[in-house]
Amino acid sequence: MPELPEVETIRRYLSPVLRNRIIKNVVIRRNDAVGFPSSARFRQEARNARIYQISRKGKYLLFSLTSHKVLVIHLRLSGQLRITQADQVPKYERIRFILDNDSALSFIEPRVLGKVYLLKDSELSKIIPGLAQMGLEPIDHRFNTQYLAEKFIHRQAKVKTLLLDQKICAGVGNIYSDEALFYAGIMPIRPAGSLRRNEVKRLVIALRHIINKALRAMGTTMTDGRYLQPDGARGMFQYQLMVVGRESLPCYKCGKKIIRITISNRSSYYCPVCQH
DNA sequence: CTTGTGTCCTGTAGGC
DNA sequence: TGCCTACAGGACACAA
Repeated sequence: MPELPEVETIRRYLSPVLRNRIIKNVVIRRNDAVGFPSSARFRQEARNARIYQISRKGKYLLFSLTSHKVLVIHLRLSGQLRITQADQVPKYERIRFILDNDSALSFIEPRVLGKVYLLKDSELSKIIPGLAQMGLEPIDHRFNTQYLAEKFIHRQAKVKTLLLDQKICAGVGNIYSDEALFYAGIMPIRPAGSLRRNEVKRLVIALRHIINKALRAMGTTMTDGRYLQPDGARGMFQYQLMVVGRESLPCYKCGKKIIRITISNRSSYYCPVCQH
């Protein structure tokens, strides 16, 4: 699924395209793609609302509607958003927002893990607790050594696990955590609390650096093409990945083989020489 | 509170 | 071709 750079790229694409568009109708092809409220109420309440702003918090997209409600979309592992013309219905389309200009916003989600929600502001944190508890994003200027060191102190969990924790590093996922750890020269399995202050500092710089580079590259589209921009264009950061997806291939820095291990059921890639 | 594990759901790639 | 397994960018519930 998209991480911060992918979701932000999607937001930047959609923002001018959807601003002031009216949702004329909603076609719900899978009821379980609606997280809240019921699909019938979702459809009814989204109809005729105008989109006036699109923002992002971590990996959540937030569409502010004129009806004093927020349309929240989370793409999870395989969700996509596409702008489509009236006669185009993409495969795995779960929800279709028909707009007032003969185009549609298509929510595509093969695995049906990603969800859409329609909420009042006051309901946001209750229905989606992850939004309320969200930590700082690495591109936030308050995300500094002090912040991360405080989160890591006395923690035995692997540093990689804590990088994936949205309460700590909002927007970071499996790809950029590995890339940042490589850039910082830190082993993913290190207990987070064992990092010296200088290492935490390197990690803060690395996270910021990697995420900004990925943003400039419009995100990472792996060979499976699961992440695409709303017009179908691919991201470009896959060509700059240093460790992710490179098991047994030579490290670009030292030439030793990249290792893949499993950390909390997720693939993790690292260089056994460059990372300590 | 912390940590590790399993689960949600479906599709695809690769081995045999 | 068919069958089987492993894997997939996330988040959360649950048990210890």
